[in-house]
Amino acid sequence: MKSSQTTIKDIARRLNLSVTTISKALRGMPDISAPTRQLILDTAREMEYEPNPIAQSLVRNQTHTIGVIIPSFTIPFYASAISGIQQTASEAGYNIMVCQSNESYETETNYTRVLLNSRVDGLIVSLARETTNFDHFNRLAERSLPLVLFNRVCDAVPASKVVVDDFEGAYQVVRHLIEMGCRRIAHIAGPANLLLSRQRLQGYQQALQESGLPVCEDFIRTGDLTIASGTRITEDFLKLDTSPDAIFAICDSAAFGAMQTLKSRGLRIPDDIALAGFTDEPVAAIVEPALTTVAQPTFEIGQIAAQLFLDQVRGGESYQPTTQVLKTHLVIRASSQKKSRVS
Amino acid sequence: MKSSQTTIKDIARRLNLSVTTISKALRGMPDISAPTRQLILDTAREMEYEPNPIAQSLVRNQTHTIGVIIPSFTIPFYASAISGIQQTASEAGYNIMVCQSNESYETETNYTRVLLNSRVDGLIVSLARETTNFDHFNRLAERSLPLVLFNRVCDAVPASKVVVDDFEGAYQVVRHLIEMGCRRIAHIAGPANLLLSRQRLQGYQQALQESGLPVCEDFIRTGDLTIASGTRITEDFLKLDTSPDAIFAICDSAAFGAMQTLKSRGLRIPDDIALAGFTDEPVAAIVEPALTTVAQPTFEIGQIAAQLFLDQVRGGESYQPTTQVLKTHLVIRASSQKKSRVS
DNA sequence: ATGAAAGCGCTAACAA
DNA sequence: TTGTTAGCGCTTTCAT
Repeated sequence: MKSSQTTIKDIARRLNLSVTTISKALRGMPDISAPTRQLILDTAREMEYEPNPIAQSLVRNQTHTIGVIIPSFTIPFYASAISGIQQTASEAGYNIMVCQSNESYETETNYTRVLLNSRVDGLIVSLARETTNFDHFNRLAERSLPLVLFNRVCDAVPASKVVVDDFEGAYQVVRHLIEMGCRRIAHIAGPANLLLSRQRLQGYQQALQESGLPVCEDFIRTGDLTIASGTRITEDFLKLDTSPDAIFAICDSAAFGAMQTLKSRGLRIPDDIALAGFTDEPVAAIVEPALTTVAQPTFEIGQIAAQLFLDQVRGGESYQPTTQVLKTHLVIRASSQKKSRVS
Repeated sequence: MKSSQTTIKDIARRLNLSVTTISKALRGMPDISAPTRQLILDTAREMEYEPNPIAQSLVRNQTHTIGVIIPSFTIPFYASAISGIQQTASEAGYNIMVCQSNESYETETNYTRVLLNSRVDGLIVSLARETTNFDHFNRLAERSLPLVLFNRVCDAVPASKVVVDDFEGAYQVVRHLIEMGCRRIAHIAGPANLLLSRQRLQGYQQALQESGLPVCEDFIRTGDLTIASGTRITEDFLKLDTSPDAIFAICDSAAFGAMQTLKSRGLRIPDDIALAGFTDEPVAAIVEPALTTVAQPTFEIGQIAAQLFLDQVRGGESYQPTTQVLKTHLVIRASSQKKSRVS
């Protein structure tokens, strides 16, 4: 005996009214008399009626569900960003369905398909590291489905975007390293297909140039944002004839990798070599020495991404994609504060 | 001009067949002739037909969606567990909808309602820290909806459960501390409503008793699993007349808090005071000194939780809840290896 | 082997 | 103000 949920029909039968009347009353349409409406509302509550969103989805052709694709749940940045997305979405009556691409292009396209088949109302996405083809997203635009990119975005897709000012963030932290007396600053870069990699690289270069420091190719190596790439590239740096006196890593993970290598070589941070990252993951404050880094408003990035999504839903065809650029702020910790300079 | 998706009806019209025939052929029912079936399959592919799961849900009364409620996305344990859940669910054709309770009872009940209203096929849950009333979950059983609890479980709910052997894990790590020469081992405990808190506490007590060490009430303080509670409780420990020579924290977060306090007091870890946690978060290997801890198979826990869910779906009414207890393993790092004892 | 008809729970034109 | 009818896309008896 399956105790199925109360439906609009049950209420209609009980009250000897038509389902239409019930439906209208429940949704507060104006053409139902006050007493009838009250009666229906009371009865619905008494019978513990809950509308079936599946049926509503079928007729309205929208699910109130947002598909979200992120590279990985285990990157703290995304954990926080999802929280922000969910909060804003939830307040607007939307559910989210989150999938992780595991940095794989194939998995990303696959989940794009799965989510669309599940009839989500649109997508909020942060690109996989290896994604360089964007056809699967362009197809969204063709169907005029909302799409918002955040953090890992690219130029090739016409969609609303949420990013931080990567250029400025990188510029500031490298300026800081220079002010601390560093003159040979190396950079662990990220995959060139990601806009943020290029912009952080440019901020780094700009800061060097403005201070009259040379931009040396040997001091720039491209990694894949992982701890492992941080350790590997740092080893390379240390093999150079003149090794760097500071390293600016594209992200905190790479910086942690660098930190491991430096420590294992017996180098003192920051006295022998200073270190800085990007994002300000919670761990950055805990490692030793605590990591100087560029803080991003991770939760807020998620909230804004969701908000842009909702705007797009409401704007309909006339909606014009926008790009929101948020500010970062420099967090100076022990890994960059050379004792020799402390006055 | 809305370019709506191809439907079964479109195929029927094109082929001059009934929708019934299309539906049957598409689902591989046996009563369709081979040539017709092939024709339908080919046409469907050509027209890029994708079944509408909303319509299927409506008629089948199941959504192939699992609701997941976790305390927080930003706890690394859950990030990894979700990955496991998603992988297994995904392979079985299920989507997941993940919500975070933020450790709040109210948010947890709220999302339970939201997910049920969204007609998920059941729930996979890890309890909020403050949850002590379980009516919202018992209601699931009444509707005979599948429910799986993991990690943060309780006795009061009749459901399948996935946990690790918390008693044994705690027992082993405390034994290890004793072997390292510690004699005054304190414990930062967790909320008593969580089974895992009680079991880790018991493992701790058992290890002490077996070694003939006293179980001292002053050395046991209950926190809330946070870094902050770790710092606070450690400060309390240090105020005691005889302060501990080791601290076993209920989780890594609490251990990190303890580490901060100890360092700020100038105490050397492990020589002045040894430290151990539970879970083996990625950070545990990075902090200094690296944290001795009890590793949990986080990803696998998620996989098994999803598997139990699927079993329950397939088992139907006759399904009997089971509890899977996974093994932990001790990870010994610098925070517990007293130099004085290294031979 | 194929199809007609009813129905899942709801909304929306259009009547009455 | 209330009700009738049709339909969203699909599955499922039950005929033919």
